Amino acid sequence: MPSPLRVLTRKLKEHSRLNAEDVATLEGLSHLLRHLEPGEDLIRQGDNPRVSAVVIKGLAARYHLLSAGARQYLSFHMTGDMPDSQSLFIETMDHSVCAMGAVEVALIPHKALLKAFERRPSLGFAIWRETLIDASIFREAITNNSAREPRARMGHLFCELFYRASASGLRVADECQLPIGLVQIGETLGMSIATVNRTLQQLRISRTCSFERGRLQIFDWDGLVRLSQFNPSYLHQRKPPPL
Amino acid sequence: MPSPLRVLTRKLKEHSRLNAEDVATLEGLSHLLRHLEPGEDLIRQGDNPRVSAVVIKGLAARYHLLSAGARQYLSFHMTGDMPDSQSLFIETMDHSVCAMGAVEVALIPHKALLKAFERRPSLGFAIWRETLIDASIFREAITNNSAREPRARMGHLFCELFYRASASGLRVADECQLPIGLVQIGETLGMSIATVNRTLQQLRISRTCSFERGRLQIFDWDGLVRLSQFNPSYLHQRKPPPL
DNA sequence: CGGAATGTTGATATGCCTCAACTAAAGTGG
DNA sequence: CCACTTTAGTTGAGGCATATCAACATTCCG
Repeated sequence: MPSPLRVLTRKLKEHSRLNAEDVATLEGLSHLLRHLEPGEDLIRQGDNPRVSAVVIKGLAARYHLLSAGARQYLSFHMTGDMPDSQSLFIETMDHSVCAMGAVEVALIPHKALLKAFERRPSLGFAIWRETLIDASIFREAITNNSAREPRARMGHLFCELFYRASASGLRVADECQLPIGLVQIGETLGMSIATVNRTLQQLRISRTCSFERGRLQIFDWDGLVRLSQFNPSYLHQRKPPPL
Repeated sequence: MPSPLRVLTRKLKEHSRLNAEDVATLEGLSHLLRHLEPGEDLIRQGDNPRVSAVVIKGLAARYHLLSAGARQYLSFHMTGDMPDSQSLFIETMDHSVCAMGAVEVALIPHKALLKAFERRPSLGFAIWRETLIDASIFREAITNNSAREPRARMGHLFCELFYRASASGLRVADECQLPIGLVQIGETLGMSIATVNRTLQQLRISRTCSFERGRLQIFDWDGLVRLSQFNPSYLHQRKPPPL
């Protein structure tokens, strides 16, 4: 019976080299499985968690709370991602993490992780690298939301999610599931729902991709990449997934 | 004769506890001093550096290159910051780092840093924490540029820079030096120069702060904080600087 | 089947970008 | 040190794009 943490091994191997001992240590980590309902919070801004989560299944998201209950979504996390690895070294959460659809996570006590780093420093470095790639994704989001027009901005988001889903084996042919709505897309890209809707239509008309009822479908990857100025190098994968 | 790396010790102590041995190891790191002219690049997108820099003096910035030579500035870095610590674990730079004004940096070989982490894991954790705070600042920039209107957006940038300058002892009374121009502010906040100029005037008229010829002056900190929805908790300082 | 949530569409207004002309400041060389 | 050049900042006019609002359609869920 393989550990559910195997997904983390796979994820870390996207950018880091792990030897057999690293893998054994990683997958031997004590953990607790937890199920989250759609919309449920895993952690909230202000919390001081003693565990870190690995997404086993489903889509999680980080977000800032704005006045009036609005949100700014910051990033999305799929199988193998650690949406709150930062809590290992930063006591207080400066943002929240929620489940977009139904989500399964494995909760690993910080103590166990830190002890593992002691035994296998290379494991710590791999997770450090993972957090650095997170940061790289945040930087790209700054540029995306600040410097690109709506169509390219949305296209870029779709490129990133499709690319990452592919790398994580979550793509089926030319589509992947993204259990999010127009409101969430708007709160990710900083646009109104109306504009999200109209931009979605532009993308569909341009025959590059379509997003409907939580299903992202890519018709013309190269065209979408071009139109979005998507350059996957910021994801720092050792080898790109087949697309 | 104290090591120029003392500024890094001070910086890390803002969020981490270092004992005498940590400090000794840190300040004993081999390094090279380098001077940068205004506008000069320290590293470029695509580089594979073997050293990481500590800002000793001046203001550095990270940026993405956009088509047509335009830039998206991602963050600013002052005394004690490590604007490219990520290169320790990520081979290829996904963004560039440049000097805004004249800048002095200390370049530390990655090898030396990694060896230091081996001897004093707590040092590695402190720098890891530093990179996590970087990420937190990036997240805040996403929210700032995506969800706040121009006046609050600019106010927030000024709050952050003033707060961080204060923490680093770079503030003189109610002002600090920021060797940047309107173009750069626009390329940071995602607004046109015209809007930058007019927003600057709004802030001046509201008697909260003024920015002229590289000099940021704060008239009404509490007012500026309110108007910008600035909450410094994302900077994760152990104790806030006096303001 | 009914109600709530989500998505769609059109009309309107405003706020930002663009462009262009101008002013002020800073840097340079005689 | 002053005249000149270059760069940076300022202001106004105009148009376009996106936010806002409101009405409506569709899908989801109990």
